[in-house]
Amino acid sequence: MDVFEAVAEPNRRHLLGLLAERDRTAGELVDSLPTLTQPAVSRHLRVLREVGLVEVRPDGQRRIYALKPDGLQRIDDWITPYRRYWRNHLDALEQHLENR
Amino acid sequence: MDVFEAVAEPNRRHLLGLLAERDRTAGELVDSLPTLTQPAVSRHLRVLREVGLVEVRPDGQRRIYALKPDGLQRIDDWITPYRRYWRNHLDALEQHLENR
DNA sequence: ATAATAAATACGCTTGTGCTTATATACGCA
DNA sequence: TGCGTATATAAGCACAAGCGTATTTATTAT
Repeated sequence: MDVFEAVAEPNRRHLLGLLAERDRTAGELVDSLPTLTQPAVSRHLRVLREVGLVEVRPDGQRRIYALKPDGLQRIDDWITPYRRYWRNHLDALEQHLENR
Repeated sequence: MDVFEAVAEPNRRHLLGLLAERDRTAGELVDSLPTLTQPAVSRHLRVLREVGLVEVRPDGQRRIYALKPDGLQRIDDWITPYRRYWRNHLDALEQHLENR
């Protein structure tokens, strides 16, 4: 599984969002996704770990998860050349609106 | 299927890359992915069409595909808040390297 | 009209993903 | 020591994704 696939899953994006606010224990993350069971969340966290988007540190019997968003750079790098396309498109639209 | 899933597939990213260079007919795109059959490419193009990343216009019996990258903005918007995280992380790394 | 070409769809198959229930592992505490 | 809590893994299932072969639809050319 690569970063693109990891991030394609909505629950995993949600988890990343929560970790962007602050570090959280696995249990807190489980509570934050009430539609999923504990093992389901655990496996999503495993995926995020394996692609390097989060890291874990033990705290007694808890596991504290933290964001490690460097891996998103790969997506950002990929998207960069396209950015100018939709900017141009936007410009064209703006021009069209201005010129009428 | 949403934009994130559409873009998670490597062959589809490849197709977008080709269309970023210039518009192409379906046949040209098929030839550009020699590991896939014509129907396979056709289905990838359908997915890209359905999420709005490409558009088609007929030219006789050919179909000319063109990039319509606006939909990538959704990914870009999502990734934006994370960008500052890895920039901070980079800063921290640079500092660490400078300070030794 | 018929044949050839371009592209899309139908169908069936295999594999992978995400889920739940059940179980294992590890730690903390009485 | 033994029990509760926190998290991870195992096993099994349903469903969707991606693929190839075969077929259909549409257009062009003879």
